[in-house]
Amino acid sequence: MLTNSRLVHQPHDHDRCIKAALASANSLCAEKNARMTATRESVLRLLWQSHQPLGAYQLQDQLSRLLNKPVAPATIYRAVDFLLGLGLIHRIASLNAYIGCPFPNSEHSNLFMICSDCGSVAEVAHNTLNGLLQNICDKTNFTLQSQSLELFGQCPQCCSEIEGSSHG
Amino acid sequence: MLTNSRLVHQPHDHDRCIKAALASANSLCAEKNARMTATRESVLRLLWQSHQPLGAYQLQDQLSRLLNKPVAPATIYRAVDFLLGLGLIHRIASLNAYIGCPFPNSEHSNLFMICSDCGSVAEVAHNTLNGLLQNICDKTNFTLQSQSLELFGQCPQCCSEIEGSSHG
DNA sequence: TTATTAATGCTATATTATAACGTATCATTT
DNA sequence: AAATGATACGTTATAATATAGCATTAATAA
Repeated sequence: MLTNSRLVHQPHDHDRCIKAALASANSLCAEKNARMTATRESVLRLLWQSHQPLGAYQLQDQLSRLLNKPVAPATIYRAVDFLLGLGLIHRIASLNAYIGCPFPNSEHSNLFMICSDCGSVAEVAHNTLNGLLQNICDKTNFTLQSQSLELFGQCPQCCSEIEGSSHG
Repeated sequence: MLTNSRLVHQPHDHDRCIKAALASANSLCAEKNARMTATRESVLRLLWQSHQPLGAYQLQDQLSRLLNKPVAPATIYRAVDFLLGLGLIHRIASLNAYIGCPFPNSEHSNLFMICSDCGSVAEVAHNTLNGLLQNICDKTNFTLQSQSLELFGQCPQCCSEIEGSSHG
């Protein structure tokens, strides 16, 4: 099992997350002859500002502020589509929102654990899980192409806060 | 493993699906002192017309035609919320669409297998899968509350059509 | 340079979902 | 039957999310 769960829910040097994301983005673009333009890089950075997903119109607001000029929705959607295409970000369907992918080289789209309290999202790459899903598809003669797996609940930090407060 | 996969993808007496759905809806309403009004029953029927999900505005069109008078979005969303609350239907997040639930008594929200070709949706209730997901949550100290699990690909019928055509 | 492809700016509009508020209906009590 | 309270519905407006179409600009290749 590969996950960024601990990282997400503990204080950490987040600059390293951002740098790593940008580095793998640039190398992936070089590899695939894709252009990491200024807009696209800005959107990727914004999505890596935190471990919380951002909606398209939140991105629009933030990018407009960053560039100090109005930015249209289409600009955001185009950048987002590009980043999705390279597997650098994910779309969280149940939130209509986007988040940076910590494992951009992973084959599968993975499992997301979304905190209903603080909004943080951790990602899990889990071979057994993906194997089991493949089994289920095999048994039912379903040819699996892609997946959207989203869990909702309380993250470790928000769980412990609830416990803590109940003791007070 | 409990699934309606075979039923969905083979010719069958669909009236029985509808009757079964309405029957369990009525008994559930009786049990919970909830009202199965005309609007709600119509929406449930529409969602059971096929094993394909319908969006809110498709429901609006169809209900308007059925009643021969305009119906507002809010009417649809209210009926849909009611049916979701009782677990009689599901929302497919990645499609913004709704579908009748074949196992309204199941604890978990289940796994959906969505055909990218014909749009049909089969549902799977799978204890091992849900157990595994719970394990993952336990290991990462995530308190699971609800889930949205959606697979995309080709259903058995559309798979075999592709194979068949490649032989021609 | 010119031609070609890719990316962006901009305007308009489609699609999905909710808010607010008055009215009607249903169930219960009197 | 009338009064009451809770639930459901009708209606209008609008918020939030996403895409289409077309002119323009920028990067790459010939």
